[in-house]
Amino acid sequence: MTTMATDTRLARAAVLFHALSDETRLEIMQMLRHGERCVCELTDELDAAQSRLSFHLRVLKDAGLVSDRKEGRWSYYAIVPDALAELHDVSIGLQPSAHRREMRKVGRCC
Amino acid sequence: MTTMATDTRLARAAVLFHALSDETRLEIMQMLRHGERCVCELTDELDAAQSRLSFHLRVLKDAGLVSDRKEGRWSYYAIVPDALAELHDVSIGLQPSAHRREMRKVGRCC
DNA sequence: CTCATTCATCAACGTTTATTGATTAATGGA
DNA sequence: TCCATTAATCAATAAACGTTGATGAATGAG
Repeated sequence: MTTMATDTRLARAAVLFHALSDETRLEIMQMLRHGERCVCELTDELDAAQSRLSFHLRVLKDAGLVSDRKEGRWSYYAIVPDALAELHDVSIGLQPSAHRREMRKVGRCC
Repeated sequence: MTTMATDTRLARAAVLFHALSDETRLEIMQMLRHGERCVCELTDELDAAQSRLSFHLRVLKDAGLVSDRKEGRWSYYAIVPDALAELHDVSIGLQPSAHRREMRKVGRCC
């Protein structure tokens, strides 16, 4: 486990979650699960305007969730496995603390 | 595993991710990891305006990530464990397909 | 009853995000 | 060279989001 300031971790988590907080982007991720795809394939299958796809792909790329690769006229996008591992870690980090003593219901608060 | 239409699953995933896409809300979740807290405790520790906290708590609650409980003048919020399990499932659902034959690089696209 | 406390809700505002259509650059076929 | 294809970027617009300060309801102490 890498040590990191809490606010930095939270900021990173927020970026990851934000990138995945849109249905179009989740559809893109679903398509990429089966391997890399070029933009035109995504545009066709998702029946979305090209500039719209381009926008969402950029959000995913900026978050580090996908990578792109140019080949001739085509751009191929693929999932970055490490980013999904990061997402997994971040989700685990939300789990309630295992320490029983911390799970008490505080009787008084304010 | 429960069967569910893909777009319904994606919509639900988007709601969960969206609720967690804000640093303030992630801070709230961190505080709740150690057990339920009343709003005033959150307000104090996060040094945030009360209406601001109330807004974010509502987003988390609407997403089903936290529950609230009234006791006298106080409202106590707590993590909903099932929602975290759901989040975990959703994250797993983003993992690249394990089928090797699907991971081929498609030679032609458009 | 009166008053302070706790918290949700509202209106107003500025910011961010998503969509559309147009433009631009790069590539490669005819 | 000329033209079609692919995809990024831009400008304009509309919608969603987050913050602030004010208001109001519920609760309980004095």
